Amino acid sequence: MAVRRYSRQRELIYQTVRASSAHPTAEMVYAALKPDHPNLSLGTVYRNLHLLAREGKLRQLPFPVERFDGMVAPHSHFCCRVCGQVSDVAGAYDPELDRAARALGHQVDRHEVVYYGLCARCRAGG
Amino acid sequence: MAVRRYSRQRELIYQTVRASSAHPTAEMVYAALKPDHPNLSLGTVYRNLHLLAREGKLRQLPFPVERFDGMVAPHSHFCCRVCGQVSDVAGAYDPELDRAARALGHQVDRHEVVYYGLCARCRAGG
DNA sequence: ATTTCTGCAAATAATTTGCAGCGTT
DNA sequence: AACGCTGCAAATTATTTGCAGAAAT
Repeated sequence: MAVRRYSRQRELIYQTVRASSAHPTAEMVYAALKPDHPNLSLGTVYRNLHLLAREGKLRQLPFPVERFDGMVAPHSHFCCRVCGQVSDVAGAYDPELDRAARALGHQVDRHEVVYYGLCARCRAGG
Repeated sequence: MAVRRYSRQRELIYQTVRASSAHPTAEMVYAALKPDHPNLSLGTVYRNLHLLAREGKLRQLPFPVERFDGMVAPHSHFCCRVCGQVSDVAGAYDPELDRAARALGHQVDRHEVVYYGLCARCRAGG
């Protein structure tokens, strides 16, 4: 696991996440690719999503079923309690937020902000 | 499922989470209670944790393995990438944070802030 | 040639659920 | 008596892993 080699599958997985605005799960990425790439395997999707996240090319989001985001620039996420969809919320990274954690002696690599509630669409529709 | 009735198990589960500072998982709560309550079942622990969270008596935290917090008052959490422990970070609920999500038409019930990094103890020890 | 990466399938981990009987009201 | 809650165990879902062969360098 020292040198990274090119792989078609990894490239496809990466592009799929980047092209999606759904903050897809591993299953969603798999389902999107499977039709055109019938021998892609789910294990490969998991392995590459985690690898890409470790490398900082994708961002892994804190949900009970893991989700990934191709937009690495700082922003937060909203999760609707009705439809379950995850959507972006603009917002610069606020280093001020980290102050309280640093004050406790922790080294903060990053933080995640997640909003929960009823999304605009479900509000209108229901 | 209309009327709520008292149950010894629920009470024990609730008190266990409240008394803990570990932000315990279902397994942790189960392990803590099992010795003194040998016929407690894990399913009951899961059911009651979720029920208590729905009622607002506990707070469910956004980690891949679900964790619960008996301290309902606003504060955030730090998760150490080495030891995996979750600890409290003081901090009032900042309604300003919700502004961006509201601007998109979402109804925000609450938000969670989670810090990731190296905790004070692991910094010292490693 | 070497070593990473893949597909497959089985293993593991986490959570949920059906059901018969117990406990609370 | 009515019905919510429990224990048990099986089912489901999510994720990880071992391995033999294919692909990249």
